Amino acid sequence: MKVLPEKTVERLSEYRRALIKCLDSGQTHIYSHQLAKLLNLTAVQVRRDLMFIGYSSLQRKGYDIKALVDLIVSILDAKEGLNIAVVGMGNLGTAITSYFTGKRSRLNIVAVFDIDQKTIGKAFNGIACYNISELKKMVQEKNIKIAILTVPPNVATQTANDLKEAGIAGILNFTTVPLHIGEQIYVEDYDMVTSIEKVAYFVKNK
Amino acid sequence: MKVLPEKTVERLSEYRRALIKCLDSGQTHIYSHQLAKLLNLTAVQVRRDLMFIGYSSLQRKGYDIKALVDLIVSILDAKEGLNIAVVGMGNLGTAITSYFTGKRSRLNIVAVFDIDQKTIGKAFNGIACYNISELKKMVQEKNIKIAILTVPPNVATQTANDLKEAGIAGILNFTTVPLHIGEQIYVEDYDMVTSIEKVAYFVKNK
DNA sequence: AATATAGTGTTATATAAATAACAATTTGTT
DNA sequence: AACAAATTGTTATTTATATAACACTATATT
Repeated sequence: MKVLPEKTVERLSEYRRALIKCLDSGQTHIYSHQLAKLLNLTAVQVRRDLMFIGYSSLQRKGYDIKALVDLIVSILDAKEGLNIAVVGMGNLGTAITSYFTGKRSRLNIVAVFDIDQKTIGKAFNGIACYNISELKKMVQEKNIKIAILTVPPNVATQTANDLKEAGIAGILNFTTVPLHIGEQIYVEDYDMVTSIEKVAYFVKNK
Repeated sequence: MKVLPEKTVERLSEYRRALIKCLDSGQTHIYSHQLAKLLNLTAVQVRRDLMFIGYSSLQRKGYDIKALVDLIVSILDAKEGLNIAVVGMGNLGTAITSYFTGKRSRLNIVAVFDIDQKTIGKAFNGIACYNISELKKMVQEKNIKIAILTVPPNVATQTANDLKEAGIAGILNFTTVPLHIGEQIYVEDYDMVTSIEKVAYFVKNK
């Protein structure tokens, strides 16, 4: 299968969680318009996304939820799972770590990093915090592929370079600093200042 | 001026912050390609965005940074500022609150809410935490227009309804729960599970 | 058995966003 | 003064995404 559109990937992630909820409540089949309603989408959108991933329903009985979830799993998740590190254990890093751990998933936070001696050595939801100077060593040792970057802005660029150096393949960047880091590393930025300013603008103008 | 494209609004927020940094370092003018480079964009993209907001440079001298910032301010910010509440003071709510306060801006967090008696009454970065049952009263009293929603998933829907009832105009939704809340309220969703799964997918497939 | 209904899968169209193309303008250079 | 270089503002094109249109199929209904 060729690479999916970004937006479809995003929705697949959402479909999966919605579908798992349905499964948990005993539902076995679902129509496109039902799934659409759960996520505030249209039925066409759902069907089109499922077309992209080549899933077919039993005509007129809706989609087999279990089978669909399995398919999404096979598309989104790496077979052996992917190891993740959180870099920068301030409030946000801590929040994210506690948010992710416990959720059964093939994405595992296996290490967290900080620069502060008071934080290093502590455990966050059972995950050890290492000195950021050990980044390269630990990334290799624990086969970490993705970093969630939650350091203060003034060290963001340097840390991103360290991550590149360490051989990371993807970064979820929560700092407000744009990273100039080349094409080899997949970077997804999330800027909450922008988000809130956007809400403010559209509240004002809609 | 008519309503701007979403993506342009997002970039305006980023332009502003980058430009303020330039100002702080004493720079007075900037070329489109310089600004583009700061944010990993192209010069054309920058010029097109500035076209949308009707800004003109002094030909061949680049943009007057101060004037441009003022223009962006006039577009993005409400004249009197907009008051914000954070609802749900777990790790994430706390992180966001400390992240936003102190930043001089016309977006002010003026109240935070929680349901836990141990949290209610505490101050977060100097902002009082109220019982969520006082939502409506406080929203009116403090003229709160926007809510940042960081409650646990099981109470997300109910809380969103309470916010609607209280007269909120916009929500930045950090819960993973889709809100079915009608058109009157502008909702911006951010789902970090989706974000990280997206990074994982593209790391695997690019 | 013929017809209607509800739902799907896919192609076609519309909208949004990014990129490219280029004329216009100012400054510098000969 | 003529020309080249750099940069802008805008229109045109391309690409990405969402929406609409519709033929197809299984089931239900008469």
